[in-house]
Amino acid sequence: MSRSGHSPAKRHGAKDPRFIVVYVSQRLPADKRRAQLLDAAIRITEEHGLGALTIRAVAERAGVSLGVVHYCFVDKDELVDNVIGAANEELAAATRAFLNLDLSSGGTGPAALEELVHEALNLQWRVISSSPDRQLLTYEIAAYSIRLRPPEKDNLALDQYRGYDELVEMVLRRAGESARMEWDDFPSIVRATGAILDGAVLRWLIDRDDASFSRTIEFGIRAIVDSARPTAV
Amino acid sequence: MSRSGHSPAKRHGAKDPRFIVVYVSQRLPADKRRAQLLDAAIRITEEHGLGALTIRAVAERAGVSLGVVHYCFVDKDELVDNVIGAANEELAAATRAFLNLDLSSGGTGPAALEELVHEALNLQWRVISSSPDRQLLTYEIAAYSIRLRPPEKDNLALDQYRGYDELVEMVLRRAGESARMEWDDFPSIVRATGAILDGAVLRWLIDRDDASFSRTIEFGIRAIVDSARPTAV
DNA sequence: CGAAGACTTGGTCGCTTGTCCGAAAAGGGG
DNA sequence: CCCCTTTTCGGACAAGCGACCAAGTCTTCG
Repeated sequence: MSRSGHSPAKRHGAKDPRFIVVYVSQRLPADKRRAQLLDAAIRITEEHGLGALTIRAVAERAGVSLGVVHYCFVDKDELVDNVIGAANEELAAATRAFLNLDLSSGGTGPAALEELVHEALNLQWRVISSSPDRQLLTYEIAAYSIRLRPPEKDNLALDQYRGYDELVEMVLRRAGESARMEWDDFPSIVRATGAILDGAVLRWLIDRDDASFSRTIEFGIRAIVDSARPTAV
Repeated sequence: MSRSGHSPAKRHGAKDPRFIVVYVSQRLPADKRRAQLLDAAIRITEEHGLGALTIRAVAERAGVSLGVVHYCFVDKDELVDNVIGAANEELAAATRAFLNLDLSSGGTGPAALEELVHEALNLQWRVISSSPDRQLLTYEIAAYSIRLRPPEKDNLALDQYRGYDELVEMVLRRAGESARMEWDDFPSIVRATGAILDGAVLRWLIDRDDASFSRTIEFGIRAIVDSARPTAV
């Protein structure tokens, strides 16, 4: 006890010029600290699953003591909610990134549509394959939120899939506009596209078979293109 | 302490004929007990997820004391492995049940194929929609097993999806034979079918939207049928 | 400078978990 | 009948968890 503690840079002496004292402020305003902790929590959850998301693990990873976490998050629930929310927000950000994707080259007609959809899914595939842990977390969040039946506020997973739908919908719509093709019952096409992508990714997470994944996606693309018809002028 | 304990039916007196003493043997040979505990464990896991699978919960549900569970299962890991194994086995049993499905009526050609596939998926749908908890467990097992990277023996989820593939493959092959249709690259069709079914089910678990699920499946069926061609004679 | 407030610490509490063990209780065969 | 094996019990244990708090340390601003 007593009042010792090792104050960071008070007692540097400043006698020996071979040593410089770098004072890394370990003291942070609450919002910065909160962001840092949230970041640590996200990484932990991505790497080891929702079950490993623990106040203690977060504190240790961030290099702070237990109390700090409770100072920035009242509950563990609040922490979990924020991790899930951040994951969903990340998905929404991915959607925004797709806004900048050039989906306009090529001509019109089915071949052009196939080319465009293919390109978009390829881009998506690069994102997915580079962060399998992140993808797995998506499924864990879905399962977690489904288990939280009546008491909790509405389905966390719905947010997630709302963003997912928006992403798929935007890509398909823009590809269709560019290739001058359209679909009857567009929402169903969007949902089916999401389903096959989702199923293929889950399967890939299990066996990491890139080639099979590709073929599944090719099958999906063909079905999507085949169910489109030229836009009436 | 002492040597009291309440022996089950020793001290029934047999004086008052208004009371009968039914002695339910609570003492079971280890293998029977094991089966009973495993059953309790499966139900718990289906209802509340892998995270709720607890030695204590199993003991309580089976109405035995803690020690009994450890008498029948050395580890919690052994218990978990058995629960997962039982779930996989159940899937395999479902496959066997499909062997008795009559997939032969109707004529030949695409229309007949569509009819048959439709019928089979409808049957599958009845199974799925009647046990959502069971389906969710499937996804949880997949996630759980993916997180168990190097040390554990090979991917538990692979067993699961091996059974899944067999089911889909058998149904498609028999439907194709009956309708005299076949596919190039049959394995890819099987995998894509599994993927879209998987994705659609997961999505349904989240929003329980039967109509959307149906439309997604219809989309899948059309794509499957469209990619088939008449069998060469 | 000095007080007020923001931030951090390190510990404690009560609870649940998996694991383990000694002893009691049944059942069956001699 | 008693003895030996199988089965069951109930408690104990350490570890890990979320929650909480009193005190300490630093910053800021009047």
